[in-house]
Amino acid sequence: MARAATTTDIFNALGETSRRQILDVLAAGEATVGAIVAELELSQPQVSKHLKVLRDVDVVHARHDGRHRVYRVHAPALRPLQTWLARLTDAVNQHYDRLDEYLADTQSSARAGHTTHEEN
Amino acid sequence: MARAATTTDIFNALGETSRRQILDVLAAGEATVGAIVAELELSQPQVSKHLKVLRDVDVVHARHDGRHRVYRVHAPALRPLQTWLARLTDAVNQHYDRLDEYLADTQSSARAGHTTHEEN
DNA sequence: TTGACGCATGCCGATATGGGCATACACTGG
DNA sequence: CCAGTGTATGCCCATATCGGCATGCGTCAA
Repeated sequence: MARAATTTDIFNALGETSRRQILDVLAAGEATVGAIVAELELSQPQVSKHLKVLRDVDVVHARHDGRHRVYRVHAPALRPLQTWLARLTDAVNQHYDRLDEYLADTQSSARAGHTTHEEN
Repeated sequence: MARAATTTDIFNALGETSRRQILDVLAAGEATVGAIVAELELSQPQVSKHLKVLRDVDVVHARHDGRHRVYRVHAPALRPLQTWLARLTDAVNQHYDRLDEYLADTQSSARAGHTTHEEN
């Protein structure tokens, strides 16, 4: 057991730049593998593989058109990601806002400057 | 040159489940490394390393408090992700909606059933 | 000063992953 | 049925990454 997560969930799938690029292309509309290959600087096998990953996490759907394969984004699959993000930012804003107020208070009344500077 | 992207951008950083878990913990408020270790089933070094990654992409900030280190989420860093997601879904919805109408039209008028079934 | 606590790091091994290349498959046109 | 185009796959290598373990460093208590 070394290395943990894999290309099994959307987060990971979108972790790879190439994959995001492919999605960017598909954002403009459906596209065949060939079209994607042409637009990006990727080899055909590479694109096919990345598309497979994207397909596995259901973020793109494929349709046959003769000997072509037309891919398109399946937006609903992105929902979990958006939800998670929203939840996180919301929680953070709420909690931290209150916390900041709290700190601002204690800072003026009780022992001051115990907590040191922020970094990074 | 094998393997490409790394733990250099937010997308990748959040690609790892452990890292997302840590953020989930931090969503509830600031926390020390020890607290995170206690709440998750991760070893201390592991948590520290993941925190470093998160720090490097600026998604968390750290503050010294005695011999403790208090971490907190830095929400603004998540913006790029949200923006990208929004852009993608928006684009998709617009383009594809029109495209679907188009298909619905041609389907009834011109040669029908040239494009085959959808899969996956 | 010494010892303990809290966290960060370095090192090592195992392994999944991305990329390249060649090839198998599917479908279409002759 | 055969050739050609468009994709998908398998195989191999190089490497970044994750996890475990031990240790280094800074801070606080006695």
